[in-house]
Parts: sequence; structure tokens; C-alpha cells
Amino acid sequence: MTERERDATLRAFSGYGMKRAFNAIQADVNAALAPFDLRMVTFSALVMIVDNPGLRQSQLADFLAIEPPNLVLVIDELERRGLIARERAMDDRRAYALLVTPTGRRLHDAALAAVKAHEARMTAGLTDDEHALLIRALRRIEDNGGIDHESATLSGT
Amino acid sequence: MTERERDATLRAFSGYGMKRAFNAIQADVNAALAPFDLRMVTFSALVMIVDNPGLRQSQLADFLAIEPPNLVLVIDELERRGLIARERAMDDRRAYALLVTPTGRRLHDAALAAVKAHEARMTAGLTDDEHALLIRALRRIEDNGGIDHESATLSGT
DNA sequence: TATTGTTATACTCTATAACTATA
DNA sequence: TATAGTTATAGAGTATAACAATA
Repeated sequence: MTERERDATLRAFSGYGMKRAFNAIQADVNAALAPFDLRMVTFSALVMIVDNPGLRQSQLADFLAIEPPNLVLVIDELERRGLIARERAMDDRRAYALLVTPTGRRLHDAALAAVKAHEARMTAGLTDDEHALLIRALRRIEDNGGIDHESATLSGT
Repeated sequence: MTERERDATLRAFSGYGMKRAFNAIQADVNAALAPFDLRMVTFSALVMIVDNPGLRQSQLADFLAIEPPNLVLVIDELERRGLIARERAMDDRRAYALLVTPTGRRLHDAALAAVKAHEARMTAGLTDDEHALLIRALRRIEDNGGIDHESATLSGT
């Protein structure tokens, strides 16, 4: 008969497998982004700015789920390298509208292709349907977080 | 028509969804483990020791994918609380055999039940088949990591 | 000479409090 | 008074180098 894996109990929990899978993903994507001098967070910010011209830092911090003080350093780095520009918003002079530069867009296009290749590497062996289900399952878990299930049940009566 | 999500590009990458899902899981499991004064890593170590009596610290470090110096503090904490014991291995007096105490086993049983409830909460809305596929997909991604695909292809010719 | 566990330490990521300039 | 962005800082989590005891 087949031997039980020594971590079989923990393997039943999605958090255990997710931590290990995420470690593998992070190592691979950071290697894929190294030629562009990008990390996961700087890449994510660059993609969000390309897809949403004029985005505010506070909105970006919300989307990437990082604290505003930590985002400042990320934006500083992208701006210093001439990949994005901070432009004062016309309607609210406290805020910045974030915009990609031509240089930033070229780096974005190349890095996005590299990350797509990374995604294909990491999900090799999964069918398209299985990949789609994985993405949906992760989203479901994210949405299930932060819910007070007990009071939800009680108020739902 | 439906509006495109602002992070639609990033949502296509499993790493993006996984980071967000894992953040939700970590927050929920830490809340579930707080009554037992356990964290994710101390819980995982306790489960591994219960399931594998006599496990060595070096083996546990390999399984949990944490560096030996960092594991020392985890084991110190569990031992100080009387949940596990370090016993010198008879065949190798450099090594410790890790064993759970009766107190540790009782805490393990209660915490394991709490984490099972946490898993059910976080994966609510997924069918059993979808949950099983999620676990398998995460394992596949973990296994796809750390492989030099180019040389694998070349040596495979 | 190599390995187990340990100490010390550094580096990254993340979180919070307090400040500025605008609103 | 509240908000956008910033500064400074503290706390986790994670990584490496070097050591003592044993193999």
C-alpha cells in the first residue's frame, strides 16, 4: 500500500499548501522580473498604473492591499527610474494622479510577457478549466475572509 | 455590459490571487488559534510532532520549509509551555527526538478542531470536488517550482 | 571533515503614530 | 475637522555566518 505522507494532516488545509505554492511562485516570478529590476510589488503597481491612468496613490494602496506609507517607497522607486510620473490632480491638490511614461510602458510590456511565461511554467499540468477554477477558488477564499460568520448567521434569521 | 475590474490583468495571475487569499486565510487562522496561544507556525510544528513522534528538528525544518535557526525559537516556545519535549536521540547524541506531552496533545486536539472549522469557513461555497482540486492545484504549483525547465527540456532530448 | 542544534545578526515585509498640505 | 501623502519607526518573518558538541 502507499505510505501516508508525513504532513498529510496539514496537506488537507488549503493554507498549508498555499504558503508552499506561494513561496514557489514568488521565487519564480522574482527571477523572471530580475532582468527588469522589478519585484512582485513594483510590477503589480506598474500594471495597475498602466491599466488605470490617473489612479491615486490611496486607490492603488487599497487595490494592492498595502499600507499607504509602504506604497510611497514603491512609487518613489518607479518615479526615480522614470517609469511613472506623479502629476498633481487638478481637482484635489493633495492627491497625485499616477501616469506611466513611454519608458515605463515599454518595460511594462516586456515584464508582462515574462510574467505570463512564468504563469504558464507554474501552472503546467493544469488544464485551462482547472486553471480557471483555481483562480475562482482563490477569489472565493479571499471574499470569505473578513466576514463575521456568527453575526451574519444571527442577523440572517 | 459588465465593467472590467480595475485589477483584471493581475487577476489572471495565480500569484496575485494567492497572495490575497493567503492574507485572508492567515488572518482567519490566527484568530482561530489565538485562544490556544498558537500561531500558524507553532500549530504546524505541533501537528507534525504529534503525527511523527521522535521527529528531528532538522527534519521538521525541512518539512515546514523554515531555516533551522528560526525553528529553534518555535521549538523553544512549545517546550517552555510544556507542550512538547526534546529528548536526546539514543543513536545520535547531537540530535533531539521531538515528542508531544499529554498537555500538548490535548491542546493539539482542540486547536486542530478549530483549524478544521476555519478551513470550512474559508472554503465555503466550494464543492468537495472543487476543494480537492484546489489542494491538488496548489501541490502541482509547488512541485513546478525550483525546476530548471530549459535544461530539463534539453537533457530530456 | 561533516552534521545537529544554536547564537547572533541582518534584511525584507508589514503595521502604526505623527506630521504637512490641502480640503 | 477630515483626507492625501509623507516620515519615522517598530515589529514580524526570513536569511546567512559562525560556533559547540558530536559523528
